[in-house]
Amino acid sequence: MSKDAIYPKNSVPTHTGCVSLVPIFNHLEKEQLDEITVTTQSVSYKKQELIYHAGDESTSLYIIHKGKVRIYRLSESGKEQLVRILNPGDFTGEMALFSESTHETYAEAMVDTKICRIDRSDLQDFLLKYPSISLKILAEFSNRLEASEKQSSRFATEKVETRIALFLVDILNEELPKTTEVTLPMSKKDLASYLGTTPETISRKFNELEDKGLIKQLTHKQIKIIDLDGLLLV
Amino acid sequence: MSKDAIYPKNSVPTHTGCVSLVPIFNHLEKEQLDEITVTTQSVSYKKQELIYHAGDESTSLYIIHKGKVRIYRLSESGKEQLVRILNPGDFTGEMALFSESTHETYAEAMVDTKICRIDRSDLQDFLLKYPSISLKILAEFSNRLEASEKQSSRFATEKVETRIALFLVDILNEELPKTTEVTLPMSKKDLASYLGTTPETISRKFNELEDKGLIKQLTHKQIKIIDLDGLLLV
DNA sequence: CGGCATTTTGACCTCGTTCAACAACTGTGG
DNA sequence: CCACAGTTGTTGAACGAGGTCAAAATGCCG
Repeated sequence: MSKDAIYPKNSVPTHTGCVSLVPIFNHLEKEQLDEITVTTQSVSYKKQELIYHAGDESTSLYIIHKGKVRIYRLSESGKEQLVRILNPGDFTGEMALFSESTHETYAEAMVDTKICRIDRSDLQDFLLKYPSISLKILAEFSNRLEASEKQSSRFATEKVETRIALFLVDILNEELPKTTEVTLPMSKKDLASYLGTTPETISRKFNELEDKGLIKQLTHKQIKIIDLDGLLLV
Repeated sequence: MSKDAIYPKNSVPTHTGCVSLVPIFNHLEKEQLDEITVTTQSVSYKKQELIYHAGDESTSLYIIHKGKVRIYRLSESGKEQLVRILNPGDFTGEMALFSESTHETYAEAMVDTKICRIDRSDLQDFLLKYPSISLKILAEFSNRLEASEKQSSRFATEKVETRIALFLVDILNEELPKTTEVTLPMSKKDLASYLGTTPETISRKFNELEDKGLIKQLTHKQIKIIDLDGLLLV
């Protein structure tokens, strides 16, 4: 008996797929992992497809299995702001999962993407059954909240050039092994949106940073950091 | 035998004090509440005293029992940003509690304040013992994250006048019963810091909103909202 | 009342946006 | 593989929002 007979196509169980990928689950025993795995569904999205959008009721936790997802919001005045980009192992959908509300953000596949979905009620069962998962999620939330407040604080107090410099330093620090070159994880258009400015200003400020001898633009996406300390003082 | 003989002064158990105040605990049975209550300690802070500051290792969850607490951060360039103001029933300290790190914010008593402290390890025990508490905290985190990202998005996309208008609308919506007058919950100096601008600009923009007939400044702290829809379109 | 912090006002100037034109890049079909 | 179209990135010039600095006004508390 094939599994395709039991589960609808395009929505088969993922076996060890993404569940074992995620930090929030990867401390569990194999047995528990399997238990969770069977409740997940794998869904595929084509480039540009929306996984959910503002106003949707949230019913699932989405774990990225393969691909890339843009999370963005529309502000009161209708401007788009890029909130973050999800890579394999990252998850989203949590907002409305734990409080009773609807999504306020949009999640869009940047490339063809595979996602594992865990249903809200299944997840809640697991949280009550294995409380250690909650602690993991709390840790993740805590980090994300920290990141969001830091970002907020930068918007409130730093000028654009500083925000760009700090952004470069941040992504440099995430590079392993340590290096002096970074690859911008998104287009400059998206970067502008992420940093709360315009593509024109991004372009000009990158030039200014280069003129000051702090960076070198190798290609559009490749930046060499020449003077790290200098960047921190911008 | 008096309790003062058992517990050090200024740090006595709070009995039903604040624990029952907080949304994250108030769904529990009286018995469980009491169990938590005996592990809490009550601490008092004088106006201007710091409850914790950036760099501190976090070891406790702090619940406001009485008073008012300012949470602020210093940005990379040393400017202060007001993150939020805590009132009785609110809690803080969670950041470093769930992930292994130090505080990045400062918590300062705005007036003489009483706080209940729950030790990190005690809290973790309760979370594992009563998983429903985790769900409550997850909901709270979720809301706070939502608020922080919304704020971030406003900084990124809205001009100062709009941010002020939206702020007024937000606090108007929190007023119960519904009214058309709001009391600013902080000084205009703090408001400037909260909204990422300067006191001068706050002062000028309030005048502009008044000139446009959208609000009326009754006193420094009392604002009458004349045209709610107009405010939303600013 | 006197002293101190907050708020306001004015003048100036800087930073970043906007608009428009152009250049470079990416992907698609012939 | 090239031509073309659509998108993304760059550059210039002008404008405008908001910051800064200085000083006066108001409010607050001992």
